Amino acid sequence: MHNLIKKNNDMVTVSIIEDNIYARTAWETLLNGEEEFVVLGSFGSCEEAVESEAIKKSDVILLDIGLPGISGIKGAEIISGINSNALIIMISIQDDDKSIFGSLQSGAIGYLHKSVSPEELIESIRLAVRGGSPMTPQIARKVLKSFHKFKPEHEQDRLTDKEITILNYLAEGKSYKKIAEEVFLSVDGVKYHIRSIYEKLHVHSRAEAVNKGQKLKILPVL
Amino acid sequence: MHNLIKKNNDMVTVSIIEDNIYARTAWETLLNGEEEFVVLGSFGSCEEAVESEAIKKSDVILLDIGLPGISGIKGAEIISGINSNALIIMISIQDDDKSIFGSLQSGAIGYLHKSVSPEELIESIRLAVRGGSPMTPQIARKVLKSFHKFKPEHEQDRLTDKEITILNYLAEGKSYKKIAEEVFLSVDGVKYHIRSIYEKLHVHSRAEAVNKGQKLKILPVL
DNA sequence: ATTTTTACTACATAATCGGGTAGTTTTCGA
DNA sequence: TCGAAAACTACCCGATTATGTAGTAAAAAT
Repeated sequence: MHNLIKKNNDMVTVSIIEDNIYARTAWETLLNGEEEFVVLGSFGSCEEAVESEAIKKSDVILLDIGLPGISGIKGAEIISGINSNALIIMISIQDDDKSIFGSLQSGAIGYLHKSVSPEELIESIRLAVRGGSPMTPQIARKVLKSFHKFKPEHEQDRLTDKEITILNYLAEGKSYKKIAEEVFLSVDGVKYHIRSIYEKLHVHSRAEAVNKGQKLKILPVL
Repeated sequence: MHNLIKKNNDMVTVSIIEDNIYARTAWETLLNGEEEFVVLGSFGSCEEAVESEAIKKSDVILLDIGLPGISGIKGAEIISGINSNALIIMISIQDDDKSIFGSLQSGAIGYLHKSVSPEELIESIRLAVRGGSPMTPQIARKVLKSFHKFKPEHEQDRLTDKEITILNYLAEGKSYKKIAEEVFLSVDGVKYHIRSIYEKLHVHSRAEAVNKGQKLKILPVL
């Protein structure tokens, strides 16, 4: 459909997936108006988009979250499966945690609010191409905050160094006996500490302890 | 030491912790030159800083990572314990994962490279105060990428929906029996799926499965 | 100096797990 | 429609786990 438009090799190819046709065509016109961008494809749904050649060849994909049928979040996952080099930028009216973190998990490298101005949109795409991650400041803050360690509610629930060590062995699936060898304690000595871990984390099994340990960022998740 | 400088209430108070005295005084001079900022304290180490009143009263804290004694990462943790409202911005020459994610876990809300220009530094502090998270584009990308789901190495290792459901129950520490009740299967039916989960994740216990499930972002960590 | 707490060791036991084997039903592609 | 693979169910069993109880030695608090 847009085969008439010529592209030379240092241009940035873009696809747009957005069900609102006004927004879609507005962006298309905007980007095609810039020398450095070519809009390869413009789609009203993920279903259409994934069938196309355009998304395989796009450097950047602007993706709405609130789409009929396959959601933008699911769509991002499919698209990054098809074209893992594509830089997916979500454009959403929502900014709840589920939308944001769901998108990011699905492979998006940027997250903008739909109210983004034309200049900001263009600058965001440029930023993405240069290796950055366009986000609104508020979303950036949310993302960074999600890394912050939780403080234990009660100070007595803070794990000791030895407990943290043992919790790590638990996460590796080691038995009492194996852990005892690692930390030079008797099997019952290890049990003693594990009981204490369970109390502090308010759990009753290894699996739960590991789960909570990761959620509280006591255990490494990365 | 800086008590001569007057502060009115809509000014942004800043403390600087940086062992290089040239960098430190340069920033101090820079910020004091701006009407909106007051540098309350300027320290060569975290040890000095945590003793001071300044960090308790600072809106923004510029914190070097490579400090002698208490590292910037540990320092960030202590400082956010003392003043949880402080906006901690790390300023580092390193940009390895450990420095970046360590800082973020310890409570930093921004991460800049030491080569930051004066204008960028000022703009970054403004951004932080406005609720954003100053980062270089490359760091932002690293951060966002850390959210991305891992694709299983082999397609046959992808967990089915039922397996994911059951893995979630495992993370909650439920027994075969409890899970069986939840998913309307026999105990051995649940076992069947758990065996399959173990094979796909290459583990041999619940704790390991949960750990891997979180690392692969199959299980929610947030 | 004395008490208390913390860190361990020891033993016991019911419950639960992980894994092997095997049979049946359901699903689904050929 | 046939046959194979996937989804269950069932039974077995040694190993491991969670938890209770109890004792000891060292460290910390009084």
